[in-house]
Amino acid sequence: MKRIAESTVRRLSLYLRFLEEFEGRGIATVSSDELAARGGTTSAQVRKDLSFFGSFGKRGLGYSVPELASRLREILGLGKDWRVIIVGAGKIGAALAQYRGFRQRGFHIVAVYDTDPQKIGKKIDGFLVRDLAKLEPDNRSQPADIAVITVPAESAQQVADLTTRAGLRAIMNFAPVQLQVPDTVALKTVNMAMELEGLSFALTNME
Amino acid sequence: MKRIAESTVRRLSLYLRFLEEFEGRGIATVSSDELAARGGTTSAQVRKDLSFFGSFGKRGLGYSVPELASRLREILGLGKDWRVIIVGAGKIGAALAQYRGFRQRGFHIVAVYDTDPQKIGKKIDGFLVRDLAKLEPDNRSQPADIAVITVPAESAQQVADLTTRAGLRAIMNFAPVQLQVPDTVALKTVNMAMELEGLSFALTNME
DNA sequence: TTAACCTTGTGAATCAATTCACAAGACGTC
DNA sequence: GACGTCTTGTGAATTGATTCACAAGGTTAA
Repeated sequence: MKRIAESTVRRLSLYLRFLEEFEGRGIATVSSDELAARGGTTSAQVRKDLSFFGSFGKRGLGYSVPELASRLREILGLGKDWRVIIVGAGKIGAALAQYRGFRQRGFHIVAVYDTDPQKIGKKIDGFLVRDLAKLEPDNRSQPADIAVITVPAESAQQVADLTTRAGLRAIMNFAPVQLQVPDTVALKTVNMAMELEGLSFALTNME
Repeated sequence: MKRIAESTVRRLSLYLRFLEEFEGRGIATVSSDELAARGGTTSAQVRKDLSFFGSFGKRGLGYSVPELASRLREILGLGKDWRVIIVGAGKIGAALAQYRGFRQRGFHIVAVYDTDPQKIGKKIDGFLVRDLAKLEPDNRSQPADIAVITVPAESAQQVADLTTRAGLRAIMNFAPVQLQVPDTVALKTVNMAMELEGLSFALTNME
């Protein structure tokens, strides 16, 4: 398959959210124009994005809402039950552990890890905090797919190395560092500092 | 000034982080090549990014670390003390309220708001939770610049309208919705669901 | 002062993403 | 079943971002 741009995937995800809203409201069909208006893009963009994966619409009519939603779920791999671990039982880790958005989309948190002996053995939001040293054996018996890293910047690379070695194939990184991972591991970084500086730049350079 | 691409601003922010690390280690000069290697890009990209704002290097030698760092801080508008409010005193709001990265870069949290009577008047991480209804008058007397929105998806747009009306000029949105704001307001959205779906897509489409 | 060596800054070339524009279908109506 | 109206799917054109490639300047050492 042709390489798909990251921006395309983000938009598919956005379209899916709108479709689910329409589904809830019982709307049966939708045009690329309506989807575009909702997502702040153009109808041509919507059609081009979808065209990478097939043709799902009916000329003159638009797209069937439930059908397109189901196709997008399939494309995005949301049929499966992804197994997620959280490494770092601090405030952000705890906030994520109770975030409903995970489960809603088939992302199941199967364990929370930390290295702090004060935290290991305690429960946060119903999750027992486990010793990070146990990650590798744990993952051998009960393999997880995605690691969410919420440790301080200094230890994030070590943790990434560890989860990679343990066989996890994706990382969602909240530490403000650029992680190095082999290209067999999918990586997304959410860097608050960078976003804030983007706002700061915009504020300073707005007329 | 020519419009600067968002990707350029993100990279500047990244370069600054590396420069600060070098500054800490007492390294005096750095070449575009070294900066590029660190940031996973190319030296031409680094030089092009900087060239939008001036020429800061010395041919044959590279860039002075402290000088370039200071120029980048200026470009990104990090000299000023930005005033930040957090709207939504839930788990994510609380996690952000105590996040050290804010203050470190000159972002000062000046207030936390919520609408829940259970929360109003209580303290979280040393911040008194105030009634959102008071935002507009508050902001008239003590204007803030940036609103961090951590309320549920359903009320995020209302809150964005409110902060805009109250005169705040930037929004950092953690609610999983696409906000509509006038283009006098700078907006960044961090959408966990979208990032997760990006990983899910990558995992399903990796050979 | 000269020569050998670096590294910047930047037009030109390439590569990638978005938008345009229109033929091809599908539906509804008379 | 022919006509008018929609809206898709997609090559072609355009716009935007990245990479190439090299002249121009600066540094170091003899």
